[in-house]
Amino acid sequence: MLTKRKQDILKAIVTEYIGSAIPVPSETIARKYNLNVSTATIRNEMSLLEQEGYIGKPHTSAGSVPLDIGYRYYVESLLDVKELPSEEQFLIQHLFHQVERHLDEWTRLAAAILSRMVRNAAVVTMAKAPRCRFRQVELVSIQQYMSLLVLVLNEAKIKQQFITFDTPLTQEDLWVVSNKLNRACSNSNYLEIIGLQQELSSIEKQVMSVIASLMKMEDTLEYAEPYLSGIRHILSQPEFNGAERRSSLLEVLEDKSVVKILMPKMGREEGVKIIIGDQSNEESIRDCSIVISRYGVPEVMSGLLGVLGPMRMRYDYTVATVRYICSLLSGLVSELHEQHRN
Amino acid sequence: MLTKRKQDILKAIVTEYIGSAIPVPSETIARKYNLNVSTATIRNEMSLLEQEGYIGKPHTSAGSVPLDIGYRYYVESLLDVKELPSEEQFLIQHLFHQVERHLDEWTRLAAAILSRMVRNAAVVTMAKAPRCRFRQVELVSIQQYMSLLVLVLNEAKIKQQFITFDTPLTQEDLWVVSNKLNRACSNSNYLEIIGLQQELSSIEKQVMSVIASLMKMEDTLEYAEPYLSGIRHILSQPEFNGAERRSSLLEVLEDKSVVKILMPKMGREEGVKIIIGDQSNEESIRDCSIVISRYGVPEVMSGLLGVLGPMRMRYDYTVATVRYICSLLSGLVSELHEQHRN
DNA sequence: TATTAGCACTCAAAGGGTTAGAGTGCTAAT
DNA sequence: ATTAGCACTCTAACCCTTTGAGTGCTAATA
Repeated sequence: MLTKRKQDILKAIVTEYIGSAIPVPSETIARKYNLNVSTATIRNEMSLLEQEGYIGKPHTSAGSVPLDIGYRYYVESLLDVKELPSEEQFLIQHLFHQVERHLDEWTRLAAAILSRMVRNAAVVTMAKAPRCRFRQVELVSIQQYMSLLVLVLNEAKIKQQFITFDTPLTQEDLWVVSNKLNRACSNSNYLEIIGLQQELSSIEKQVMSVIASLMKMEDTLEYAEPYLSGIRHILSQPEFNGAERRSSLLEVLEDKSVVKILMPKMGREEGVKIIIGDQSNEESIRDCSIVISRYGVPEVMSGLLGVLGPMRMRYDYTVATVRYICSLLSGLVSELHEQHRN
Repeated sequence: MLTKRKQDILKAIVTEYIGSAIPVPSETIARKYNLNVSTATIRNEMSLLEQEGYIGKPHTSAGSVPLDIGYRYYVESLLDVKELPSEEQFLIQHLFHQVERHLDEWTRLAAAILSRMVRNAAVVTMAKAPRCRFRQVELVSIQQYMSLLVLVLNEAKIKQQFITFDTPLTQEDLWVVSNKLNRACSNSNYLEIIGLQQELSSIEKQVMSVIASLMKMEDTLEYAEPYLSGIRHILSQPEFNGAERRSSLLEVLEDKSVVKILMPKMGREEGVKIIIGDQSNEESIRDCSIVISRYGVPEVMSGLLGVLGPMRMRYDYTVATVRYICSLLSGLVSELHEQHRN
């Protein structure tokens, strides 16, 4: 536990460095933050903070920069997050009201808004139920022996797949099959569908097994398609001027494996989580931080919403924004969910 | 028209510069390309080429770099494109056989493969028919007054939309409606659907107008969702070390407006087109070139396939790769199309 | 014991001057 | 028309100096 004054100084250093990206001298702290002590005292405290590993210096005669531990202490103990200003809240709400009432659109929009607001990269995965339920199936005749299966799951999620049959089937035949299955499978999960005790033709069995396997696949996915936005912001940060830094970061970002890195870190807990620097155990985002939160209806339908930026990031504003968009999305998802169960 | 020797020298300069990114001195040309003339002669020719605007020099005592006009002459008259080596062809084919038989997957994969092979950014738009046709519709009851409309168009394209009704409708009611519409609209385009002379209930009319508007919207789109891949490659090129260059390029790339820039340039012609430098009239890709081609079945189902890279790009290999993947995709699309018409 | 003024010391960054050599451009010879 | 030869140019690299921001230490002070 740091003394009040050390905390103040650490906070000042982090705040200043986040704003300016240049090492913070004792003089600046004395001038801008009314600690009522001299620069010498501040320097003494700074050298202690340095010994304890909170801050560091690029070279002997330079100001201080926060280290991982310093940032961590800052976000855990020193950060006070205000609510997002209501004009911004309204602006965001307005944007959400302008798009289709659809998970897909919401997710995409959330990523776009989030990245633009916090001026960093944003990732949002589509909300997903841990166990999907059958809604309806449709079979579209393509050729005699082939048809397209369109499967509608709960929350308006749609899957498609081609099926090849052993016997020629007309569209009329297919309607009979889909009618029967629609009645039989209504609102079931994939286990219930597999376990279904019902008199079925071989065609019907085939279709049903395709349905079950699609649903199982959907359930198996840890997370749904992530949307990524705002790569340009993070790359324009001064810390990514080096070419190697940049390309290793881009590699992780572009194939969206950020999500793979993040997922294991995120349990099912609520609330905003902040991952700083090498806590992520991933070389390529060594000097990045992540502000991430789960949104949606717990245990029913949820996704991830996160920001990736340099450690030197406006945590207060970022957390406020993530928190707000998270609650907004949760509201929308829960509305959607309410509608979809009957 | 340039003399043979000037052509040889221009070609040598372009080839060398593409390979090394450093201005090409006369000595290198004399050494590596057997022109059987002295460096002095080459210098004379170079100064002529410079006067004519084909090449330029960063400063007086430096070697030469190709200018836009030089590149253009190179790709138009000097480029000999070999077919892609058959091992690479097989590799690509193999990759395509591993994914779902689906436009969406193919498009995504094409972008990924293309960008990886040519080590530059690749854009592929999903193939799209200029006029879509109705295949089948499905109505899924969500609530008493609301249902989800799932519309299947030709080539297995799926659209979805919520509809709110004035009267409460059960799933049974909806089945009746969709059955009727499926028979009525079968294989029609949106104009035919609008013009349909048939006794319809008000509910049916409402659903039908939603269908027609979805189809019209689909037709109106100039191009379908583009997939973009390989931003990392283009950004790791030395010409994008400057921060402003980078961010202006990223801005264009990230919101996929590259496609908006490209589309007007691409008519309906066949074959690979190369757009060099400011031919694109777009500041942010001033020193980029684009190798682009239309794929699919002309007039029936087509999309774009292109590479964006620095002007200093392996045009021969890039053109060969674009050409090959283009033909492969065209084959797949045409197969799909054959299957889907009955 | 905590604070502070004062000052020597350090070091990066900026500036200036020099040098090396890569490459051209010109001239005169072939 | 070609080429050898050479003077000229300009960058990149190196080194040296200067500057001043900022620290770290010491000794005085409260």
